[in-house]
Amino acid sequence: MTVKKNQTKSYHHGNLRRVLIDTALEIISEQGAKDISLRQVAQRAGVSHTAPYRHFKDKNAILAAVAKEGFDMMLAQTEDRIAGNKGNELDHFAICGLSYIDFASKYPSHYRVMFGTRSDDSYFSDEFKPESIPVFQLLRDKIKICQKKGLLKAGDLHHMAMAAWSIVHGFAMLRIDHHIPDQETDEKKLRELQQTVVLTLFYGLRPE
Amino acid sequence: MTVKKNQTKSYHHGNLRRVLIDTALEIISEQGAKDISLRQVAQRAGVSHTAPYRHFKDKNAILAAVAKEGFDMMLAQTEDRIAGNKGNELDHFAICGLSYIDFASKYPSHYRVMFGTRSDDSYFSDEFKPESIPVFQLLRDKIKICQKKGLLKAGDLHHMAMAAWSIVHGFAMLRIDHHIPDQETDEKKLRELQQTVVLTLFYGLRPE
DNA sequence: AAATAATGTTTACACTGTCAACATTATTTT
DNA sequence: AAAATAATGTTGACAGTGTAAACATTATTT
Repeated sequence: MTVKKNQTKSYHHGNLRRVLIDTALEIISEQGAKDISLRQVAQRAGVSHTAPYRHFKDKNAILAAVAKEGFDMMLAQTEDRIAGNKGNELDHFAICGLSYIDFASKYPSHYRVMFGTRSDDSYFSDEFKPESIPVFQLLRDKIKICQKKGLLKAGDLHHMAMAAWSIVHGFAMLRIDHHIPDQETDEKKLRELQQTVVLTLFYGLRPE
Repeated sequence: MTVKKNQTKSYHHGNLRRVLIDTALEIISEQGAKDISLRQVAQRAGVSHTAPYRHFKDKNAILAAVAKEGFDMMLAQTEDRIAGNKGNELDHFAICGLSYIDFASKYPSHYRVMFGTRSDDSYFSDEFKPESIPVFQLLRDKIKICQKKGLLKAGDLHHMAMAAWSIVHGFAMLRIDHHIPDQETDEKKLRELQQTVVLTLFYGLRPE
């Protein structure tokens, strides 16, 4: 249980694990998550092509690490925004949705690894089931509170949460995968569109 | 402009193009679209590993062909269901959404290729922009008609269509990528959940 | 029947993920 | 302190990938 001297330049390479994750993200941002190559990551990190295997079991393990980091970032961002808002619980519910889409738009590389199609579920299944994703729990909590206060209609909590998740996830995916029609793709129109989408969800969940 | 003798056993191999698409789909169903290999497709089709290049420019071109077929199937299914329904235009709008999710659930391989993340947009961009996807046009048409008849609220057509698309696409994606919480994954609960999701959309778009 | 186009194969190359064997350096044990 | 051990990094190998070039065969057109 000794304390590490410092994080930046100790040991062989330094903190290669950290560098590899960052490099992976860098490459994913440039050319997409789909065909990222471990060897390319290693090369850009200035290390031999098998060095990553000392820190990750295989390629999927690196992607899982990227995903985990993404979940942490997403939760932090959402909590920050809620903390910095004076509105009521319904506003906070809205922030969950908007923040979710914003995160996906801002960090599409992370997001795709987090929620995209996985070549092998086994590395993700334990830790990354929706039930255990903090930001999804937060969403459910907000819905529950709003229901109690009569700000949202009654109804099966899980189903309502899935409806909410579906719409923000769907929009986020369409956005980062460039499936939004051309007329809507400038930044200002996109924000209007995002508003409409989230509002539709709202109207769909409000009390009768 | 001669007529081909028959489709099943003419020429060198027969209709290799068709066989390759089917084989690709078969493999995608088995092991996912992500890491399908051209050589594997060729081998299973009983042909050398470069034979596909006489019918498709490259790997993406095969996937694009799969996607195109998927769009056709999806449109046909949706139109069939609408034709076989006696309800009003609002019902038909609902059918669009339900049919969409059903298609994705039934043919996840097609669906992922159609709307998943693409390694190279260039093969898809022309033909497969949302503006030109028939089933998306159908959805917009239904919304427009319902608006005219006062069955849906007024508002920007494109935005409302994107909201509708987001929720069905989001749910479909979460479903086929196994992001639905465990308690909901038996077939009966899934259908209930699907109902809730689509109903939420409905309530969100109904008149004030 | 000869010429040509369409279709399929062989060979080759640069890449990929991952394993095994080896090398080096940090840490622990003596 | 030196020796032993664990952690980390490298080299080399292997099977598998996409795809281009050269060649072979067969159907179609002339």
